[in-house]
Amino acid sequence: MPPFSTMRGFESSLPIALLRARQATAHKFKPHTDAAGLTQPQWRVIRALAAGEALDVATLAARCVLMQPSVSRLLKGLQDRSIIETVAGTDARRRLLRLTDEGQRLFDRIAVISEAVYRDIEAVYGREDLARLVEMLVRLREVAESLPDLPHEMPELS
Amino acid sequence: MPPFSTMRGFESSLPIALLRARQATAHKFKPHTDAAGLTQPQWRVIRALAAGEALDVATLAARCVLMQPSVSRLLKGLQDRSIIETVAGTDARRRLLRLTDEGQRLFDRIAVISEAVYRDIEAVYGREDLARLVEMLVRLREVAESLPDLPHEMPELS
DNA sequence: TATTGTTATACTCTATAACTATA
DNA sequence: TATAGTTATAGAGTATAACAATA
Repeated sequence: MPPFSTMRGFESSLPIALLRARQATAHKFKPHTDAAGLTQPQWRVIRALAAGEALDVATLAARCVLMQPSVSRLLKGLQDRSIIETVAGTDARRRLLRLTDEGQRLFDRIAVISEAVYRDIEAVYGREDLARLVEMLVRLREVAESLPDLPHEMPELS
Repeated sequence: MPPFSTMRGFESSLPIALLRARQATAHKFKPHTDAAGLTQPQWRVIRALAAGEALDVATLAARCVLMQPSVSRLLKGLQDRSIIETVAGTDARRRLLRLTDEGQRLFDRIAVISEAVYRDIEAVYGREDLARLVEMLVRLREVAESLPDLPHEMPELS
């Protein structure tokens, strides 16, 4: 029996399935974030801050799946547009960020559409199936991260 | 009941779950493609061609989830390194590409490791669960692509 | 005239390293 | 000395438009 990665061909391999599922869903939201002048990484940061809790740069990078320097640059743009602001904290090295009132209104406005798109997907895909899919994705990440980092030798470049 | 997208919080939202699952799995392969001097998009193109069938630029872009200009540029690098080559076809506009023998050997070498990493993930995640996850991802893409493109109005920017 | 692919452009993010400021 | 963040840098991909060659 061939290994899983080739079993069902390239089109149904895990990395491609992940990429295409993401591409197809992201495509539904893109027009709305575009209309607000936001990149997808910027929108993820805004979403992360919308819960209300002020977060530092490192936490935002981890949660939004971005590099810290990318977040640093991206935050500058959001701050220039008065979407986010810095909050004073106890550690002067750590920059705590939160949405401004204007940023919160921007989030609210886009979130309405975002949630409507999700409900459209749910309506066809099935709410329970979608919830299970997310659980399975979270578990996949946990499994992948739990594996040792370099278990396999690269064959000789002879 | 709050909508799905916020139900379980940002961390368990679909876009973030997709991104993080992809990041965590891709991270396991990256050292091996890095060692071969390949970017992930280049590796996807090589994988797509490894089935043996010669493919044109547009097909590669669609299958590998890349823009056509990106593929065009990326192919140049692979061709300079004699990993791929152009095949003569009936339509002179269409550039048909395939792996060279050297490219095939490169693929074989990396595929051994790639499949070993997959087997590691399968061993913990469960082969059937992983197969079902891929099915669910494929279906999510189908559902997302089947939805009308602009069903939701952007609220006024008043 | 429509299609396939390349080139051009401006922008963003990746990834790593070097640097600054604070703890 | 270690940590948090910024800045610098090189490289690659996104996205769109304009262009060339072929059908």
